[in-house]
Amino acid sequence: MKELPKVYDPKSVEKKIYDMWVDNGCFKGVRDPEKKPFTIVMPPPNVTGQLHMGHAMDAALQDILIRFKRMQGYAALWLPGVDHAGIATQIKVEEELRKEGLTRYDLGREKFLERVWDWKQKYGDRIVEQQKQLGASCDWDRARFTMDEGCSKAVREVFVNLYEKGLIYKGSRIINWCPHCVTALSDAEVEYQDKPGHLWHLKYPVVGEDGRYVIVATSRPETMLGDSGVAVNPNDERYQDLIGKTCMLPIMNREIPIVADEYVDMEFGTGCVKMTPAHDPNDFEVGMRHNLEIIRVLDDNGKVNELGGKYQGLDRYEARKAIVNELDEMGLLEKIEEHAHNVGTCYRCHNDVEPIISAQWFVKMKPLAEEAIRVVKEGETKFVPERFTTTYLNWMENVRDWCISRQLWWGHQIPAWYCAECGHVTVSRDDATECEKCHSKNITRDEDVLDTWFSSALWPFETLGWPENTEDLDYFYPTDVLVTGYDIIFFWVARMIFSGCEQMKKTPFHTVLIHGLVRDGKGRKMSKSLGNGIDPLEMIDQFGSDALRFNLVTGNSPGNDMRFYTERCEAMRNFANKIWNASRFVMMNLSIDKCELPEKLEAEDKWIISKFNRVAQEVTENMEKYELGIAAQKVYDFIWDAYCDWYIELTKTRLQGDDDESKIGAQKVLCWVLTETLKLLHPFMPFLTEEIWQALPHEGDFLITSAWPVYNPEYDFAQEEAEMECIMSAISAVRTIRSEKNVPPSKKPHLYVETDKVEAFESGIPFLKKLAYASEVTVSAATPENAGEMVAAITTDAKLYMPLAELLDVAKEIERINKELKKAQTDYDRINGKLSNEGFLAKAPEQVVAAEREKAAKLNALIENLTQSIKNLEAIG
RNA sequence: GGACGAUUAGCUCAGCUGGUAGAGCAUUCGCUUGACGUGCGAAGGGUCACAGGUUCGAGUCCUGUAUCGUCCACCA
Repeated sequence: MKELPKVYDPKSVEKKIYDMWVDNGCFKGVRDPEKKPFTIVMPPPNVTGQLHMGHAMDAALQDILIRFKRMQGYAALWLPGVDHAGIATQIKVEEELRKEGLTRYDLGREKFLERVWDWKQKYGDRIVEQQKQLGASCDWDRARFTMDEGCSKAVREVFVNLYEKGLIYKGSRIINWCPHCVTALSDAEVEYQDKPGHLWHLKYPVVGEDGRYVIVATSRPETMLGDSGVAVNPNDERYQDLIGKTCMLPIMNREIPIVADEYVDMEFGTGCVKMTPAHDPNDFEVGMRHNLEIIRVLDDNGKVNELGGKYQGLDRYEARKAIVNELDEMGLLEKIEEHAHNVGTCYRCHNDVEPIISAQWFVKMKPLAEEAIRVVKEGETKFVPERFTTTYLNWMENVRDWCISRQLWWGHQIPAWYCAECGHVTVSRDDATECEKCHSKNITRDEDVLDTWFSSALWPFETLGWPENTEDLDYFYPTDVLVTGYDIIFFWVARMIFSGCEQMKKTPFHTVLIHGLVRDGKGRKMSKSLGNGIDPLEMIDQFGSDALRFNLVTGNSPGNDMRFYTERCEAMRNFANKIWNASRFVMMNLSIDKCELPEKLEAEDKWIISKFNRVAQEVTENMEKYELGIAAQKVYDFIWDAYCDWYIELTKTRLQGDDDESKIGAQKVLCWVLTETLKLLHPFMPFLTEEIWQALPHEGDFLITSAWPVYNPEYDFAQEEAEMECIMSAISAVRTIRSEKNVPPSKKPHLYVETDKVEAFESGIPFLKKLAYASEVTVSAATPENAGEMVAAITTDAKLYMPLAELLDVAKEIERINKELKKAQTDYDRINGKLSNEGFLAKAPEQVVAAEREKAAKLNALIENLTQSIKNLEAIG
């Protein structure tokens, strides 16, 4: 048998194993009419840099699911890819350029895009390399990029399609504008932060009433340059007489109307509101109702433009100071209040966002949202955990039109051409060469690109070949599970759902598995600026990919944030090593070349097999519920507690003994249980398990493609299991006593039991034999004479005398089993109650009723077993 | 303003459909010649945030309160 090193060394294994899988096409998603498909599309990481811990978790969860399904016999496809990440990438490349003293304008659009493509090449490859180190079993041949030819075609198709349906339009609206990135942002791309600020109360003289002013409050005084009105509430008695009058806008000396609108809150401030329709969404609405002039006074860089009079050219914050000063000098500054303000900031650069009127492209959301709401309400797409359904529905039900144009260069350029002759807008699937209305050649293409999420929204079907009608699309769509963090439910998940519903007429996935964020040890978000990020690759380097993966999926519940502790990684590395050494032990003792169960099973064999059988079922159930953490924990406990700490110990004397049948039997069971357990563990720790599996006798080529263990009723040995538990508690009792009496472990305590009881034991349960197996004690009968002295006396040569009852703690054991019995009985009664309930029988689906019947039968059997155990114990006690 | 989550051992967190509290790390004690010291055996440590309610029985279900956190909306 192969010699394995004493300590598991992930580095020498992982690369080798991964290449083996790739070389043998183990990750390939192959259309097979005999099999059911199982598809996961990977949330494409941004090309902006390298993967962080969040990506590692995301990838681990998906890989676990896909490996599980692959082993269950599905045609599993995990489709990877990378996102071009519009703003984010463009900013990165511009930063790079700045170091060379250049801006994108110096290069021009074409040259600049070449630079970005270079960047994409470099970082895209790096990301793939990192994912491979994590063990991601993606079908790399199908890897996609959101700006590759196919995706571009899909984007173009959807844009034109929606435009033709009237669901995409161009219009002037107040949008969120980032003066730093110099582009429009969608609502979702704005992050609000509470910042301390001020409320300036300004006095506008009322025209024709000398000495009378309206006092308006504002947090952005610089916008007053663009004011075109003042509004009061129509029910506000204080200002009834002002309605219809005008006031004089200071500095600009513009006469502006005072209008009445319900929008104004009488309670807040003075009850008078200055109206700047070009720079505030609410003012815009009011302005529309009252035909107020729209005067945009800030340019794209956040500076005052030519309509700002003498302040032209000043930055918005400089202008603010200057304007406040001037108003103060004019005696028109009533007061300044402290006021905490909720300021919108750009999610990329975190500069304050400026609401600005601008002509942009929008997706009309209401009609699209309807179906997206329906599929979730009717459960065609389910969120796990369920609570995110509310988050989703809330957003979707209140969704506003989606601003999709961005003033960037990196992205899908909008397929719209403007005619210089007739002004017609041509929107076309192919690049237009003439105006479709007047056929003029004098057309120019819209400079803007689409929001990066526009292409991400099509990800589940564009990656499968849409808009072509491919076989892949037919076979693998809709996909099954989408795994992602809650932070992009709005950005991405919601948009994929309505896009899938609209273009494919089918929701893109039946389950959305939401996970939390990975935070640092103090609960802070990992970020570059804080420098508290932990690099997954460093963890892999130190502890191995398997350990990192196991760490990331255990110890937290779905949808909740987790704190990352290096110590936990270490603990998982130790677990990997434990398995490694247990396997080493098994292999050292192996003289068989086929892994199968023996005919004759000892009590402990049945115990471990029966336990394994149940664990396999529990693991499967939890995997199917997406409770991956619980599933992993169960495998962990089984391996460490049951297999290593008990079963291996119990087989040691058999393996070294002379009884060949028993010896081979032990080998076979050790080997079989280990092999099957490796399967359960494989999705979580793919490298380690495959490496060991390859070294064990096996059928088939790879663990990764072996068959997932299924529950087998033949392996259900409830009776033996219960007996074995009894023996184990006795062994524990010996250990405790030995420890209390300070018996050196080199000495094997000699255990004397009362003569008449020895027989009872041997005939009842093979208790003594097992104790001897476990090398715990030597057992012999005591003479009736010294039986009385046996109470916990100990001699110098480490002979242990103890009464039987204490050893087994019969009373305690009976109590324990009684409790279990009681619980089983209650459960049994409850289920029986259900089963005699006519309503339940009539209404519940057949499978549920059958499942309940099965449960009842099992419980009944368990009750019988437990009753028998108690009888046995009572005979002894 | 609305919604959601958290509150359990010194720390980080599990705990499914209600049945005498669990893990990892940390602490203390005891164990080394054969799978593993990246190990083994033990021990200490918790009125499960608080107050009510349902129940034979509540960490678990219901109501309310407090503290922390997140998201959404937003009044100039």
